[in-house]
Amino acid sequence: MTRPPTLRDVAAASGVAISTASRALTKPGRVNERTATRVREAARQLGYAPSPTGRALSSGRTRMVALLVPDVTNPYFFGIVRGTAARLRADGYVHVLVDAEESVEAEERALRALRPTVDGAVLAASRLDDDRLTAWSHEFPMVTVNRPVPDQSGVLVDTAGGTGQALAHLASLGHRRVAYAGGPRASWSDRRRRAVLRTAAKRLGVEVVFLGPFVPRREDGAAAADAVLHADVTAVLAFDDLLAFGILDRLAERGVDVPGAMSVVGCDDVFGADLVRPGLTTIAAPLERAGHAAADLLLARLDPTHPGGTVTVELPTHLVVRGSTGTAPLRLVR
Amino acid sequence: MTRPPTLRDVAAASGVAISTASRALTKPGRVNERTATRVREAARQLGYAPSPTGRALSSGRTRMVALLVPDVTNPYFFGIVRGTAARLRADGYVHVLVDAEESVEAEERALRALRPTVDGAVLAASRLDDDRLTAWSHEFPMVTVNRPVPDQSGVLVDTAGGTGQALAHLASLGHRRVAYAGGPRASWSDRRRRAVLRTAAKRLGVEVVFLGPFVPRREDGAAAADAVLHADVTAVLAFDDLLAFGILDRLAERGVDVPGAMSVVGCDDVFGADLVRPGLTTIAAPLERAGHAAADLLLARLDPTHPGGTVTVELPTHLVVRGSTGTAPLRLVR
DNA sequence: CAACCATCGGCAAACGTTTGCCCCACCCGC
DNA sequence: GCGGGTGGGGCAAACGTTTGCCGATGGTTG
Repeated sequence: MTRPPTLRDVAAASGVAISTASRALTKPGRVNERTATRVREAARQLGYAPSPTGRALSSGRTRMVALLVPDVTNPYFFGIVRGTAARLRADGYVHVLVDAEESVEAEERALRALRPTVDGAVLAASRLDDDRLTAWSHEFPMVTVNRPVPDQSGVLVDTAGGTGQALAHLASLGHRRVAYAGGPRASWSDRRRRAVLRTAAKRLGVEVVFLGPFVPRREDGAAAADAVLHADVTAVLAFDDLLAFGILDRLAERGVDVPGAMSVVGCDDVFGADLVRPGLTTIAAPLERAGHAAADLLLARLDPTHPGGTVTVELPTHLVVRGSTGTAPLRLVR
Repeated sequence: MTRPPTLRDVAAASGVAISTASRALTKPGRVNERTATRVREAARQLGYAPSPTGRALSSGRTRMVALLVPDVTNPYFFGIVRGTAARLRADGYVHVLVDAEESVEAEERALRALRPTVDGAVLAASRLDDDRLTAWSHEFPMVTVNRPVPDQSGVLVDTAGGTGQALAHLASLGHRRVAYAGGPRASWSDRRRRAVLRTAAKRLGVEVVFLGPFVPRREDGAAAADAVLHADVTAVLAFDDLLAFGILDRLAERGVDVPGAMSVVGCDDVFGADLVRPGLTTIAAPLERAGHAAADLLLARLDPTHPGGTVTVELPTHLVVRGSTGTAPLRLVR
């Protein structure tokens, strides 16, 4: 492990000043082409690679971007991770992944620690409240996913639209009374879906029973399932797939046939949705594209030559029908 | 977004030289306690935070560690990600996650790019061949998971031992002829498991049929399942859970009852192993602990006060029995 | 009282890069 | 022959921190 060559070594080897060597490598046209070639050749021979640290100190930019997620083990974020990673790598940025552990404190701690280290951040499903989020958004460039922030670019996944589509699907199968097992009150998606469901229900002539809030974890599916069974419905829309998994578990435990006696719809189409039996009908969210788009917006914002202005990208969803939804059971009506 | 305060500001505010301010904040006891307090107070008031970049340039250490995985969306790595992240955060290190996309080139590119940026790396399931891996291990501090490298610390998960346990489990259920749907030839774990299976088979009086290699992906489970059915066995040990998922898919497709006609055992107990129906009996690998241990070894190595020397940590596995294994079907024997 | 030492603060170099500014040489047009 | 322009190169400062070295002060010991 010998000391890696620096610009000084390259300059010495090619008989020019450090500044010339720097320009030869980074400012095409600024130095004589013959000199530049000589410098490049020396750099190649020495195996020179510019020090990111030196660059960062001088330029104030680290070419690193953070992705904050509340829980790396939640499959919901896999696509996002992959999407941002791909986009960032394409531009030679380093990808810093941070697990905020579902905690506001940990999230703020991470932001504080990262602010001087990274050029910007993608916040996926931040747990911060609006005020703090807005405050942080003034501190350094960030892009949010599924969380609109005033005067900030962001990516939204239109799961609300998908929810309408899912309700239509259930209506077409003859369901007349459907439960929505909702997510956290703080969730922006949840609020939008409730609104969409209300109007769609009216239009489709379907009755929607709102349940929850439930924590979107598999363990909490049991409570949700019990509430659903108590609500006298024939189908349930779950806030997300994790909750749907838990609901399926509990329904099986209680001997309720899916989809014979109860149809179940999830949301996101995460890893595992096609592993359960029956396969989970769900609203597929283009999460990899969302991550990609978020990184895209952030990089645009970091580019000083870029016009600026805030953009909100909204991505469509679509319904994936698997085995967990079926025709509504016949009910005896007087 | 105003310029963050620097050490110079703190020094000015407390009426001392920059060097004194630096020492007051980082070298307890080096400066007079009264002065130190004054400096700390000024730092607090100004909201001073040391610049990681400045530190890195001066010290040559960035306090960042990379975790390289071949595929972030493979649930096998979730535990590892989580384990390393937790351990690194505890020491205030920044966690850089890199997806090598299952490609040797991408992995080397990442290593090259990261070498000057991070203090060390954890390589989980590297796709590099032995020579290149050894070469890289001389370039900068690294710790491998499930991949022994000469003269380097590493973490090994004893899935081979678990495989023996699984075979015993199957033997106790009356299986006499069992298939092993193997993984890539390059896999160290695979080689070890084959060896263990050979001796365990003899001891248990069970015949083991070796199949493969298969790529450990769900899609490749179909080919594995077909080979298994053709091998006239009553149970199969899959290289990992992903392959096992694929095998279950295909068996269901071909109408083979699990575990009635065929028992299936996976490996790793990844997310999803308890989602499939029947639940997958599998060899649970303590992946979060593995990540934790790997980060631990790396941090020890990065600590200059540490004695040094290479350590290999081997973590035990255990069998988790779910629904996919059952008593061997009765066979007609003349 | 001298010699020594411990304590504590400051100066300045070092880490590697970028970039504003200046200078020199050369060329062109008049 | 001279002024102005331009292409190409170097000097040095700047980014923020750490740290080796030195010096001043004051106290202890012989």
